[in-house]
Amino acid sequence: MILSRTSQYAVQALIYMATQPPGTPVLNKDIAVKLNVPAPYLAKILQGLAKGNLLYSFRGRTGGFCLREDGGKINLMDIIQQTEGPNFTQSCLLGLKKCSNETACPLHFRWVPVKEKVIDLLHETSLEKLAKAVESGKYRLADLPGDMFPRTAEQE
Amino acid sequence: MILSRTSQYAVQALIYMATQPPGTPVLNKDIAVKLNVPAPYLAKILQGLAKGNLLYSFRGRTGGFCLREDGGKINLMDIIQQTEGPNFTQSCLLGLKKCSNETACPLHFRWVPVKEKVIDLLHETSLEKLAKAVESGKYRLADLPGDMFPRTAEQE
DNA sequence: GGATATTCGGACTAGGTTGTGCTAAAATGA
DNA sequence: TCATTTTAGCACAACCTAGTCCGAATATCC
Repeated sequence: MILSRTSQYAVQALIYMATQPPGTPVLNKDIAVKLNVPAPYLAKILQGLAKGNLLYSFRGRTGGFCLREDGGKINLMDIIQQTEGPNFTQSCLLGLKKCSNETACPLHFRWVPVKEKVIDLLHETSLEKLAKAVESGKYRLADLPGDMFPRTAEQE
Repeated sequence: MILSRTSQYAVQALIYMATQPPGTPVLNKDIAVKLNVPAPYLAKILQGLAKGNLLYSFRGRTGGFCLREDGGKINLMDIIQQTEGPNFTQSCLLGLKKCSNETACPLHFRWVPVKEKVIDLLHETSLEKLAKAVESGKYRLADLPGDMFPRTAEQE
């Protein structure tokens, strides 16, 4: 209805990373398993987020992806602007290229206040809040239940 | 952000038809010109709407498409359910297949009230209202030819 | 009946998003 | 130095939506 799959995976992945101990890199492979998402595709998305400075990436044996220092402060709009592009908030319901208060489509003045609610939600929802919600155990991040928080430090 | 292009064209076309004298068929060709939209594609969309009983179609020399009798009462949700499918309102922001009050994603309880606002807007906005708005001359239904190349700079 | 205008319906093409595979580069440790 | 583990980057494949095309059906007018 709103977000592309790419954005959905990006948000899921960042929430998951926010639940992990900060400073230690998380493997793309592990995230993909936790979220039940194709790993190569997720890797591409994470690389894009790294370019957008939402997270750091480290190559090599002890590498992985790592939220930036103030990662908890990242909000959904930060992420979505990265994945959907900067024009995300400018959309007209009818798809008009130019639809502003001056040149409005017949839905403009009904749609704008509702759109603002969506935008506000995305702005005020931080990774921190979402990570806490997930850690509470009451919410799930991906469709597969159970393996989100094995709680048993899974050692291989 | 919300609607597919198919839905956008469908809504635009139906609003236009609602501004035309009822009972007389409107030509797909004419609608396409008014909306500046590819005619064969629009025809396919209108055929779908006819199958969904939102409008009638007549073949032959005096043919065309025609809003059903109570066409003004059609609301945006009627149209969009036809074009986007019946699951349109059930969407989870994160794309989870199962996301309800019982099995919720961490965004669920923040997203649902906002989603309700969107749904209410679509429900309460009828073709009648929109047609009147367009007829007032204050709103436009399609991009002017000059608007086809939008400026990327600051808007809004 | 024949010419014409229109929708109908299906097959086709184009482009973007989603997803895969492979090779190179970098970091580590022996 | 070499093997191993990981991301980086590119090309490719699969799929869906957007858009095109054409022949068939249907209705009207001459």
